[in-house]
Amino acid sequence: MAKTVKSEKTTYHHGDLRAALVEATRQLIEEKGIDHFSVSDACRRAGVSTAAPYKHFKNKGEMINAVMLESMDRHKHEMLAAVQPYPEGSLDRIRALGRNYVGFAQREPGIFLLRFGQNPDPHLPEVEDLGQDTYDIVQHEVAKILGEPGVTDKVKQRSFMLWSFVHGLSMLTMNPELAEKGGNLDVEELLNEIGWRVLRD
Amino acid sequence: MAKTVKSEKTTYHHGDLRAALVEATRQLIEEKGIDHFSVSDACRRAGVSTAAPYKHFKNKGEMINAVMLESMDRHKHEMLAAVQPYPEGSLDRIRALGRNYVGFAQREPGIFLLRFGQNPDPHLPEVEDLGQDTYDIVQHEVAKILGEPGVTDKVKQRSFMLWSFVHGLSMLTMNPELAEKGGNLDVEELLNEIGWRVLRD
DNA sequence: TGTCAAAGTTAGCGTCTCTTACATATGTAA
DNA sequence: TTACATATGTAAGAGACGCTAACTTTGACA
Repeated sequence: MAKTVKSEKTTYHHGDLRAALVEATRQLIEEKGIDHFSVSDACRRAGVSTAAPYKHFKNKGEMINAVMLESMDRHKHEMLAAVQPYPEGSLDRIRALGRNYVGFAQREPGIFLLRFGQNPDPHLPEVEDLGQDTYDIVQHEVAKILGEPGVTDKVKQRSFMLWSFVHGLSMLTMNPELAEKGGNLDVEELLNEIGWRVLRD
Repeated sequence: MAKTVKSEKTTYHHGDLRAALVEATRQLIEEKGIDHFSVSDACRRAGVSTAAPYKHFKNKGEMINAVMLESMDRHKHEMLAAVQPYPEGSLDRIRALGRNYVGFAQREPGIFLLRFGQNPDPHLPEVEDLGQDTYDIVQHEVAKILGEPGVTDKVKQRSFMLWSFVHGLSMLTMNPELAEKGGNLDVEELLNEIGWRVLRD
């Protein structure tokens, strides 16, 4: 997570400036929020001139898109790994997914809001695909638990209920002022409660 | 909601420029999002020079704060009114609150995200107070339904579960790309389902 | 070794931003 | 009517930003 942005050896050619810029951009989005992110800032952090990025990205938007793709792909694989340790068809797997979702939001609120916040223009197709992949994981687990033969209407409904809850929980716990209103409730306990309540008949 | 921003008579003194600027700011935040809002835009919309706002607001931030206050106050009173028609202690009142919450997010996504999105600096005390007032309404209703003698730990937990769910549902349905994954589920039906599932023993 | 494309830099254009100092118009109250 | 406080306009400062053109350094390969 704390990747190097500026290489020690100060050679003319950076080596992998593209990756360094993506990482710098990601860090800055986390630190200042997307609305205060500037290309110049990313350049300063990566230790290159303000013109350098344009050898790797068409414009500012493409830098941000690159960060979003990298981050969502990482999240997808995190979710797959989170489920792994628990037996198929168990509620533990659902809980693990919820725990990871909330954890991701807390670790990377900037990216989380970038993905789900207000954006005038629609996302890249690749972003939507990654989002769908990730949601498929949830729907698959829900179907297993409910004993449904695939993504039926019932599975869709329960999955969306779970997503809504976990998403809201993420947003609220991201903001200390708001989380406080929950009265220091344990996230783990809330996930436990919601799991069986939503998935029971 | 579609308030006049520029008065027809073009007198030197506007009459109520402050209110006009607040409304222009609110509209622009809805249209372009907070990160693309500029004082100049608000001035253009209100039909005054770019220096005019500084007789009414200390700076840009105070304009935005004014909008937030106005909007949250309105939301609080909407919530109070939403509950009114239904008998005390009934689940209908909870559902009405949820319906209004989601509705507000859909009608005014810009303000909704401004309130709940990523902001480096904490909100005004007045904003927090209004938020608390609104949440108190929910906790009060939950206590009534559960037959608890006030805001007990149980009331806190269930209220926060409801809030999380409704908040997540708001965020997801605000974004057409994401709402689609719910498979055109009826919000009303989701609120019904969640209500009893969360509040039952 | 010589050539060339790739990956940097320097310099700057054009635009937008927030904000202020100062001039001007207007309404009000004596 | 006159004086004055209030509300607005004009003009401009000071700075950030995105992006481009043109130049320079570097590494790889014939």
